[in-house]
Amino acid sequence: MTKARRSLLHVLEQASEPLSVSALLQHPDVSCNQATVYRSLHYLEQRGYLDSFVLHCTDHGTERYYSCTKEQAEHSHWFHCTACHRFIDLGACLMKEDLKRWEQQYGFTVSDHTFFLTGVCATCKESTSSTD
Amino acid sequence: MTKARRSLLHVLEQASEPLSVSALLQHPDVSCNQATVYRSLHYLEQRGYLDSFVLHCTDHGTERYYSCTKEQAEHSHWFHCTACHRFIDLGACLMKEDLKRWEQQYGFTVSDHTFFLTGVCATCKESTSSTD
DNA sequence: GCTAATTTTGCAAGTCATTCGCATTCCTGC
DNA sequence: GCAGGAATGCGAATGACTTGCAAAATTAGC
Repeated sequence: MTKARRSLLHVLEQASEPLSVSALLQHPDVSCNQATVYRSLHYLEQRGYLDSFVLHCTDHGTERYYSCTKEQAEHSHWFHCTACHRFIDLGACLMKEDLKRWEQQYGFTVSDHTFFLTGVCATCKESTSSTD
Repeated sequence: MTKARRSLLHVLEQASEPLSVSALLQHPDVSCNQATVYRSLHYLEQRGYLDSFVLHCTDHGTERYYSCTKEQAEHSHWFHCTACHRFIDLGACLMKEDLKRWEQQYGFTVSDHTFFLTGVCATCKESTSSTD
């Protein structure tokens, strides 16, 4: 594990939400080149240390977001607030059964699934209604 | 409804699966400029005629895929085969209840959700196992 | 510890989807 | 037929991401 990879993994372990490459590049503990960030993230994801998904948001455009996989290779799904751009963890994925059902029904094998919500979080709803 | 928008809507109505901008540009019935395609798709999506999602696939990169919304504003979810790149319709979205539950639990308001599966379809699994 | 081989990194240029500015064309109402 | 606003085409720009290549770092062998 090289210095660049270790620093990225560490930052993502400490993070409470998925981070984009641009967020990682701005982080003080990440001091490597952007090409290295991309390469390291690929490396770490392939090794099962990280999870990622592509999210499009009007303000930030289309970006890939990375988060650490928890111990048991469990992954979370997320709600993304389009106002404050924070993520809310919806908890571990509960789709195992549904995926199995679909696999049986259609005969395909699911290697990956993407699921997330977007909208406005409770805090932003309040501040919008009071300041507008 | 202009000629460009009508042709795009028509092609997507006839399509059995979501189409990317590059697929639409290659379609014989779509004869307008790519900037017009992007602008028209935005227009049609905003008016509720279309649904879209961003999917990343190793072979085709990251692209936005568009499909027509059915009559009752029902939308489908899809399985994407990473071998033949076809989509399989998983049927109408059944997540209304789940979304409501999450909204109550976390206090946010969901304006959109993204869900799709990727993997290898039955046909591609067969042809792979027999020709490898 | 020292050198050769392998891997990783930085830099700069390239790719690809998507967007934007602007001039031209189309459409609608008069 | 004509004026005015909307839509389109064209080409350049943007931004996320990738790649080639040489330098730096890590590893292996002695």
